Amino acid sequence: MAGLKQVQRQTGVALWRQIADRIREAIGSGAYDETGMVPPETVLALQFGVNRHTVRSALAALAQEGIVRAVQGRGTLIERKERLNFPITRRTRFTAGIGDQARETRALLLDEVKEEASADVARWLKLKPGEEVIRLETLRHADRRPVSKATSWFPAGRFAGIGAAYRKHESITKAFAELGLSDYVRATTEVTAAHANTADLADLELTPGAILLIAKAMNTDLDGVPVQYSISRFAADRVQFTIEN
Amino acid sequence: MAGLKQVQRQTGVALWRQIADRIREAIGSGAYDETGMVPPETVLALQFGVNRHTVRSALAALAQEGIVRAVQGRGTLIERKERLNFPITRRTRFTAGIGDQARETRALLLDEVKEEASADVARWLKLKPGEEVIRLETLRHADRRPVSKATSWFPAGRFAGIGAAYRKHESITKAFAELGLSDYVRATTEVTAAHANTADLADLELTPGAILLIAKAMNTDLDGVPVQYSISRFAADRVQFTIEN
DNA sequence: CTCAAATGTCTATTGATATAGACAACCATA
DNA sequence: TATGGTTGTCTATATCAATAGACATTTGAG
Repeated sequence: MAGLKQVQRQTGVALWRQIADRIREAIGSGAYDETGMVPPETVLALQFGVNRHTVRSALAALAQEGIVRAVQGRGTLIERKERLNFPITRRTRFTAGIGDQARETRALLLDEVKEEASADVARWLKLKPGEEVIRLETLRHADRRPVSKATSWFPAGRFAGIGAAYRKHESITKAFAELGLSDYVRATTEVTAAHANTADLADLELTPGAILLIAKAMNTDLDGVPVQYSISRFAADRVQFTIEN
Repeated sequence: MAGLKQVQRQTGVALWRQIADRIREAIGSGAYDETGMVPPETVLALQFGVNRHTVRSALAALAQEGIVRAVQGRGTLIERKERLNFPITRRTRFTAGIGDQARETRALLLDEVKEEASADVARWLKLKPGEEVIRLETLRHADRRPVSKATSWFPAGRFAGIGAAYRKHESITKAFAELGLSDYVRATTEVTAAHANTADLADLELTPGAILLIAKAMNTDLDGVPVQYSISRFAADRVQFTIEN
């Protein structure tokens, strides 16, 4: 019973995609660690109760993601199965949190815009709607794989030049330091999940139907004054959050 | 630009399902609060760049979920739009956390089993693998809608009878109290996201392709001794987590 | 009452998804 | 080198998903 994986028809989600999701999960949970390979296509087809061609569509999608690699005559090898851990604490920092789990981390600044605070942004940063804020669009990689895409807002008066500082240091913590803020704390984090939209799919190198973990976070200085509000979108199959209380 | 919602073809996820997901999100974020109605089908079709029939399939799915109700001649009314907030803190409790946002909460005990701790369970509860634990399968409702399904493990020696106590009080906190544990704290929470499997779909009354927020949590007594390890699966479109540091 | 706006229903057609079967190509091993 | 097991490719067919158009039905407002 444990090995029986069910898929459903006429649900608006193609069978090959459902099967790809289940195999991806099984790989992540170490189900095939003994062999380092996915079971043969004919076996999977039998397990899922579908045609072999349908399984092949699923495996093709996983190969496209770089998770497996099919070798004619041998089988389908597992290439990757990691899931990064992202701790969320009062002292949450992206680079330090991910850094020890990846050989190389990168942080790219995609865009920097000065704009007026929307109602939502104003509420989080405790500003008046319409006050000026700086918005940064950033993309973070670990070992050359995109991990998260984030939109961050900062009070414009206090943090002029944060875009340049971020581009230079590839770190919010160091950018803050250059602008005279030596320490800050994570005040609030809201976590939700949703399907990825087209822009996120492209930037995070995901396939449609992929899931995102979404974290809305607010950082303050040591006096409790908001310094950053951000919405980060993580590829759900590459990360998990850990909350230590 | 803000009103432009994108959908993709040939991705294994039907357009009507992608559109249903986006409309559900828009409803949840209050986008249609002014009118209490979804825009007309022809308008939605134009916005998403699809045929009106495709939009109708999406709305039919949402109607099936009880989120909207179409009325001929008038429009499509929004029936429900809540997203419960679930705070995760050192003092996280399900009933108290959700209680003030719902008129009625229920907690059902689906199953109670005494078993030997697996490696994973033993590690979290700081037991030796093979020591006896009690496993509870529980289902939680808010206002008659299923919110989460959880599997919990407790050290068997210390908490014999917790199943009966939980069934009586419909609360872990009260069940603990009856067994002599007056207070406990949330030590660790790990959050991930994944697609729902068939069993979860049925119990949580979801449609295939739905997303789950998954929280692995460990509670300890005031001396730091683990008292509960649980894996909770939440319907992602019905809840969000808030982490206050 | 009349009309505009909205949802409901029907038919027809095209492309994507899934099944079915057959066979080729390749690999490891006996 | 022969063989069994595996992935790769091709053809054919049935069903689902999506488009297109037309018209009916219901509602609310003028």
